[in-house]
Amino acid sequence: MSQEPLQKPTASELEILRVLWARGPSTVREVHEALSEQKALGYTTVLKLLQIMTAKGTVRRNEDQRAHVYEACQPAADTKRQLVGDVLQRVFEGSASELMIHALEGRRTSKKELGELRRLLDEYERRTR
Amino acid sequence: MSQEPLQKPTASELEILRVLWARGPSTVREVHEALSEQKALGYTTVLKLLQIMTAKGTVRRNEDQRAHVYEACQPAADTKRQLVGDVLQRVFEGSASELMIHALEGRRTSKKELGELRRLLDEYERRTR
DNA sequence: ACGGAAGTACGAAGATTTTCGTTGACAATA
DNA sequence: TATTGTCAACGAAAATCTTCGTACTTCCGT
Repeated sequence: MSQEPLQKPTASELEILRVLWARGPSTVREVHEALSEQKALGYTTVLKLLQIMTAKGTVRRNEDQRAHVYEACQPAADTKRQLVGDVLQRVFEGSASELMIHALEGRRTSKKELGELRRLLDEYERRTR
Repeated sequence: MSQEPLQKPTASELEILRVLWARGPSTVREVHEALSEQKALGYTTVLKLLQIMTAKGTVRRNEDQRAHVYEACQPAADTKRQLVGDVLQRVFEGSASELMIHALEGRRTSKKELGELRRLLDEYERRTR
């Protein structure tokens, strides 16, 4: 009874995943403190979320210590790919350039970032040739 | 009492918006038929959604005919920009290249699309110089 | 004028998400 | 060893989102 890898995290779950991605394995307290910097949120709220995510198989935890230590089950890159893929599909019907157009629009993109984007295309092309 | 433009459409609302974007102003029946091709969904479900979206200001409707005609309030591009911007922020902390990496990963991207992407970068760079 | 088809309005049930309060266990320390 | 903090477990309220059923109205053909 576990649908292994698939299942899009909800908005709140994503916030928590971001903390885990940034900090690595963390206790509830640590996650809570990290989130509190941006947003008021009860401790037990975070705890509950983490418990739910554990049940869903989004995170796993180590119970050796009294304060359990949580970490994401999937690599950040996998989840990110899933999330952007979802938008790509649902909003842009799979067109990466459509996605790109709207991602660049309405924001200032530095020369540095543009260069990086070009580099990515080169690399991708080289890799798939 | 109306928060004009901002407010992310929910998953179902997006499905409806996509139909309106593709078809232009449409009646409930037309939207329902379009959606039915992909997914079983009651007529009144679509009607209700459209009514809710009207209340939210996501769509507006023309009631001249007995069958009201709905259309999106915002240009498709604006909403798409908002949606991708949201992911960009929430998942990739604003980094377009991070977004791009994961968008390209895990999918085959045609030479044609890569060319298109390059063209976009050129154009963007030219336009903001 | 009548019966059915096509529409809208409305309320509300279900499902999912978000957020906590409360309780009880454990631990550190005065 | 009482007292005070730290934590996990649980249940459940509140907020959203999704999906329809039912009721009422209007229009059209016979």
